[in-house]
Amino acid sequence: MLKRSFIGEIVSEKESLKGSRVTVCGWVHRIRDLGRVKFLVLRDRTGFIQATLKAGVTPEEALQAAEDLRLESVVCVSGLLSEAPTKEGVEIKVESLKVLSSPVEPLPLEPEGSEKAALPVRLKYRWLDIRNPKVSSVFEFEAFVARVFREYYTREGFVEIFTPKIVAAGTESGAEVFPVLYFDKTVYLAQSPQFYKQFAVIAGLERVFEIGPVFRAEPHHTARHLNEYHSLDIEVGFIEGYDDVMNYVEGFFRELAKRMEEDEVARKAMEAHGAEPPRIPASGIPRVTMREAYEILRERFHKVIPEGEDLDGEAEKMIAAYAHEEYDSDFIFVTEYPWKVRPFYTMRKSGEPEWTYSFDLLYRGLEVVTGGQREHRYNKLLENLKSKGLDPRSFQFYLDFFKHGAPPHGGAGMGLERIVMQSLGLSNIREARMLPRDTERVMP
RNA sequence: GCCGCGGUAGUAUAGCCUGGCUAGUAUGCGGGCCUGUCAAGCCCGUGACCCGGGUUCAAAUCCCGGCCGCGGCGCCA
Repeated sequence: MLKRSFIGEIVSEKESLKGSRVTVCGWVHRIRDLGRVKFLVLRDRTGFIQATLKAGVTPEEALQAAEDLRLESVVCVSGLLSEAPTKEGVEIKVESLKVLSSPVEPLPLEPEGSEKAALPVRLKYRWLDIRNPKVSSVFEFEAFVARVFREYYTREGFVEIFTPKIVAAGTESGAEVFPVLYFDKTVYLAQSPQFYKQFAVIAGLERVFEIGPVFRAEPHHTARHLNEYHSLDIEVGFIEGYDDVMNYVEGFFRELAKRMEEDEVARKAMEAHGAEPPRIPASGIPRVTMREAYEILRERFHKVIPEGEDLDGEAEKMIAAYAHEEYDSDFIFVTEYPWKVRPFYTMRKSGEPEWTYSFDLLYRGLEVVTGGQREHRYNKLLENLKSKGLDPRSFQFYLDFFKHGAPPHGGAGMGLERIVMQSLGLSNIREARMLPRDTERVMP
């Protein structure tokens, strides 16, 4: 490794480092050339620092090297850290400057202010876009969310699992999957770890979680869908009801909100995006049943959704507004979805089989989590399949899991990119993905 | 899949409605001046109307088709 210090560390320890020799490596962010004196602003992942060169003071070799610099050249600079009237309060008086590489053509996109460019341009030249600290902070934040997820569920006694992404059958009826040529067979990219996280619970791991990619072959054209995204999945056995699952989901979001207040990386990202940690009332995230939601929509918003139908996007925003106004909450659970709109493995409500033990969680008006209790009784599962008009033979491998003792269980799937999007107030989910895959885009 | 909106230098935009352009501005890029800048400044230069057809004396501008992009619905996280 090159001997260098992160700029952020130098700046935060500037008092003790003043007068000593430091080396930093990074990109040339700005060049301010006044003729006999030149100021370079260098950037690495951790921050900015000014490097100063003066004719007659700086060694000739370094002055020569600086002649060829352009924006986004990659350099290493050594010199004395000195007090200066810069934003950081210090600058490096250059003693040596080494150019590691320079752009071979004009920049198609300037990192500074790249977020003002059109999204397709940003995605085409994503390596330049992400050099913009505001943009890279999105991915540092994403890593933070995944870390909190992993730490929270690990602490709650969940085991991290790694399920196959190459599968023989889709998970849910009607959902589109990508076919893949697997030797001489056609198989599919997993559109959910659903079956395998249940497998792990039934296999005796009891409480499991997974962070992994899922693939959806839906040709949607919206600002909140990707054809490849990351699912934060949990599945837990020996539950008494789907409330237990919601409690685990709520626990995670409480932890996330709390750590967004404390964590340095998260705070930096939120500051860059003008975002605030989500509000969760002390009494808990409000929970309304679907039938209560219909009533709220009718009475407060004069919007009628027929009994047994799903909420549309507008209705979700209205329910979110209700949660905000009534409970000062950025989240709300909608529960007991109609059987009609839920997949076959969902447990139907006892005595009211047209409704289910399931829920969605809305975060600032967008669905970010779906979950519920699963049907663990073999015979009921068969009935469910038939009720959906599905052929049990196509799901026999899955049904077999339930033949030899399956505890009552449930779980949830959360969209990582959507959580990032809603937390930072991004306007397009593609911004929450380093290299998004959508209906047209598979490069870079 | 259906529907709607949009394509002007590398990037971001003005002009389009109401046809008259030698297509303006900022930034980048190339060159020059400048010893304390911090979005440095100043001067010179460079570079664009998505493609095809139509209307017209005249099309960036109006019409039609194509291509590309965007996002609303549906579906979902």
